Amino acid sequence: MESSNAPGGAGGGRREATRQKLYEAAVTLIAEQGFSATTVDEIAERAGVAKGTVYYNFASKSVLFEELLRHGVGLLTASLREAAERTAEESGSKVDALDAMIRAGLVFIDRYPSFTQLYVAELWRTNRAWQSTLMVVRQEAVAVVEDVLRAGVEADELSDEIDVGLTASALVGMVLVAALDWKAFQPERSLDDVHAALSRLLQGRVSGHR
Amino acid sequence: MESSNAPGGAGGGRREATRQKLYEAAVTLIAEQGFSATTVDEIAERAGVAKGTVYYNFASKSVLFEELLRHGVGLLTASLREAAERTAEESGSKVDALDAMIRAGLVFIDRYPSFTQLYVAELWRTNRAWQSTLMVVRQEAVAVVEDVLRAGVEADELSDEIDVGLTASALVGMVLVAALDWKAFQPERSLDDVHAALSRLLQGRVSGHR
DNA sequence: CCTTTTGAACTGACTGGTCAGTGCAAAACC
DNA sequence: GGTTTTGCACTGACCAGTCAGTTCAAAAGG
Repeated sequence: MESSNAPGGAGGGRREATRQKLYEAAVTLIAEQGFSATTVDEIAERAGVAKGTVYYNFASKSVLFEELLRHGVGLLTASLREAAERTAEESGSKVDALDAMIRAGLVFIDRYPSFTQLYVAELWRTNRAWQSTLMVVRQEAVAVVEDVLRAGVEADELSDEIDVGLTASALVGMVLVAALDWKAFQPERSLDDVHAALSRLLQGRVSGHR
Repeated sequence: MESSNAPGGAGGGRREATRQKLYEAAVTLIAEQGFSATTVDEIAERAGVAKGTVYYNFASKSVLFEELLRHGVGLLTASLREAAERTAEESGSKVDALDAMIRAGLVFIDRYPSFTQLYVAELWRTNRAWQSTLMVVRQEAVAVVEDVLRAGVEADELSDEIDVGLTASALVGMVLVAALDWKAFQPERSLDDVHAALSRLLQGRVSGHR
C-alpha cells in the first residue's frame, strides 16, 4: 500500500496538486469577495473538485485560509530576503538593498495581486480566528526590512534618528498602496516605471530641488 | 462615527441621531469582522435599537454600508483639504502643506481607526456592489494630495520628475500603513512621535547622512 | 396626528460541515 | 502473469443551522 503521498516536500503528488488548485481558487475568490462572502462550494467549483475534497484536504474553511496565508507570505519573505542578500553581495550599499527589496515587493505584487489584496484586507482585523497566524507572518516579512534598515544605520549610511519599526512600516505601506493602485487603476504601466517613482521617493529626491 | 458625533450636516433630529448610532455600531463591527460576517441583528443590538429601525432608516445592509463609506471619507477629505489650505495661508510652502496633511491623516486615523481599517479592507476589492461608490470617494481624497503635489512642482519646490499620481498613492500608503500599525501594535506611542518619523521620511532625511 | 421606533414572528434562501460510498493504482498473493 | 486486496483521494447528496429582509400591530414621541 503506502502508495502516493509526498515524501520530502513538494512532489508531484496528486494531493499536493489538489491543494495547489484550491489555493489558487481560494485566493482570487477571497480577494474579490472577502473571506465570509466566499463559500466553500464556490472554491471547490472553481478548483474543479468536489466540496468533500476541500474538507479532505483541509480541516475547515478557516484552516484552508490560514495555510494559504502562510504559503503566500512565505513566498514574499523568501523573495525579499533573497533580494536583500543578493544586493548585499554585489554592492554592499544598504540603500541599494532597500531599493532591491522595493523592486522585489513590486514583482511579488505584480505576480500575486490577489494574494496581496487579500492580505491587506485582513491584516488589521481583530478578533478573528487567524489573527495570531497573521501577526507571526507579518512580523517575519517586516523583520526583513527592519534588519536592512538597522544595518544601514550601523553602517552610518542611514540617519541614526530614524525609527526602524515605523520606517519599515511606512516603506512597506508605500510599496503596498502604490502597487495596489497601480494594478487596480493603471495596470498598463510598466514595473520599471513604478519602481523608478518609488526609488525617487525613497532617496528623498522629491522635495529639495535636484 | 467611532466616538463623538460631529454629524457634519444635520441638527439634532431624532432620525439623524439614530442613523449616527447605527453608523457607529456598524463601523466597529464591520472593521472587526468584515461586511459579510457582520449581521444586521448585531448592528441593531450594538446601536441599541430594534432591527426594524435599521430597515426604517436604510433600505438595506449594503445601503447602510455605502452611506457609511461616503460619510466617513467625506470627513477625511474635508480634514485634509482644511489642513492644506490652512498651511498654504500660513507658510506657502507646499512641503509644509504635505506635512500638515500627513498630520491631518494621522489625526483622522487616530480618531477613527475602525473606519480606516474597514476602508482599507474594501478599497481594492472588485465586483462588489459598492465598488463605484468607493472609487469616487477614493479619488476625492487622493485628489487633495495630488493637487498639493502639482502645486509644489509648479512652484519649483518639488522635482518636476515626480509622478504625481503614483507619489500621492505612495504617500497615502505610507501614512495609512504606518498609522494602522501604530494603532494595532504600539497604541501607546504619541501622535507627535509618529508624525516626526513620517516627516523625516517625507523630507528625505533618511538616506543621505545628515 | 403624524413621524419614528419597537419587537417579535416568519420566510425562504443559503452555508459550513458530514458521511456513506466510488474509483483506481500500487501491493500482495498464488 | 493474473487475480485479489488495500487504502488513499475524491465525490456529492444531505443536514442542521443561520441570516437578510418582511410584516405589522402597537407604543412612544414631539
